[in-house]
Amino acid sequence: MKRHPPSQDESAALLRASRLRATPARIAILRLLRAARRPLSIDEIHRGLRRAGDWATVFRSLRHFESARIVARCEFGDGQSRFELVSGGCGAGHHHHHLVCRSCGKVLHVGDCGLGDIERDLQKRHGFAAVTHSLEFFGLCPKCRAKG
Amino acid sequence: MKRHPPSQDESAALLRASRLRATPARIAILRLLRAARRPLSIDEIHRGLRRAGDWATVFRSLRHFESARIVARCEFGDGQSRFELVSGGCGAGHHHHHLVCRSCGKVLHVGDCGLGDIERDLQKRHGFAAVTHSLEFFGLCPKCRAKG
DNA sequence: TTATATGCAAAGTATTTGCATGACA
DNA sequence: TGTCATGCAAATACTTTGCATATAA
Repeated sequence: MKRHPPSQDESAALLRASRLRATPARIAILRLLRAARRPLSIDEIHRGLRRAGDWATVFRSLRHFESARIVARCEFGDGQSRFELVSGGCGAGHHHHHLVCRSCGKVLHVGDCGLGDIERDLQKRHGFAAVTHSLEFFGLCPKCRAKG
Repeated sequence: MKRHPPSQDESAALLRASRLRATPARIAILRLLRAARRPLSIDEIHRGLRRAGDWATVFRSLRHFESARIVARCEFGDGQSRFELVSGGCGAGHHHHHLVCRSCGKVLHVGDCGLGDIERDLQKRHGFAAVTHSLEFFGLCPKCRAKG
């Protein structure tokens, strides 16, 4: 069996492209995020690591990834931050948001939010710079609705 | 000086209208929220109470208020929940969001987000019920921008 | 070889819970 | 007077930090 040389590993390549050191822990975290169909909580990521690196490493890695803009953080209102790959992951690669079931946590991707106009308006009218937004939708999915 | 009888206190009245007990701690919390020009963090609310009730009371009260839909929770991305009156407070009484300065925390109110159409579309297309959203804008205010 | 990441432990902050007492309705 | 809120303390999450060691570049 051929062992993937570092240069062929997408996660490692992503790290190098962002001038971040490609360590086993970081590569493992990015692989988890790449395989996930939805944003993962720190807890899910930590459990997903084989030789579970410690919590501090997970937190620190994610903070770095966030600064480097290779992962994005989102809040589903349950007090935990969740993270997803900015590009390369499922549903990623373009600006999007999520529709989260309040009961079972099922996550759907939501495309164009059309808030760019509002952002530009806010910059113009109030002089704010670098305006961004965080947006999530919540609701009851069909299954949970049926269950009552 | 006439002492406001309970029935004339807006905060107490609001509690009674929601079938919640009108206790001094709760009334004090609602008064703080009513006087605030922006969502308050738990810490700010706790500090604002004269005979500072304890943290648990503040948390529990706010949780009840949230369930009763008389206050709304929002997240400014700093790991703390903030709360504002749903109606009666400044900028409240109508659906709105916030533009928060990433540097100094200054908060501006943002009106119509136009997301109602998307919500209806999500309900129709994916069968979700009771769809709502959480939305906040972030940026650098003019002053902070000037400071570098 | 040198800067930087990791692991561990400990500290910090945010939030919840149990229980006895006290207060609203 | 019965139900429910409060205060206190302790417990539970979640997240950060310090430091010695290990490792990527």
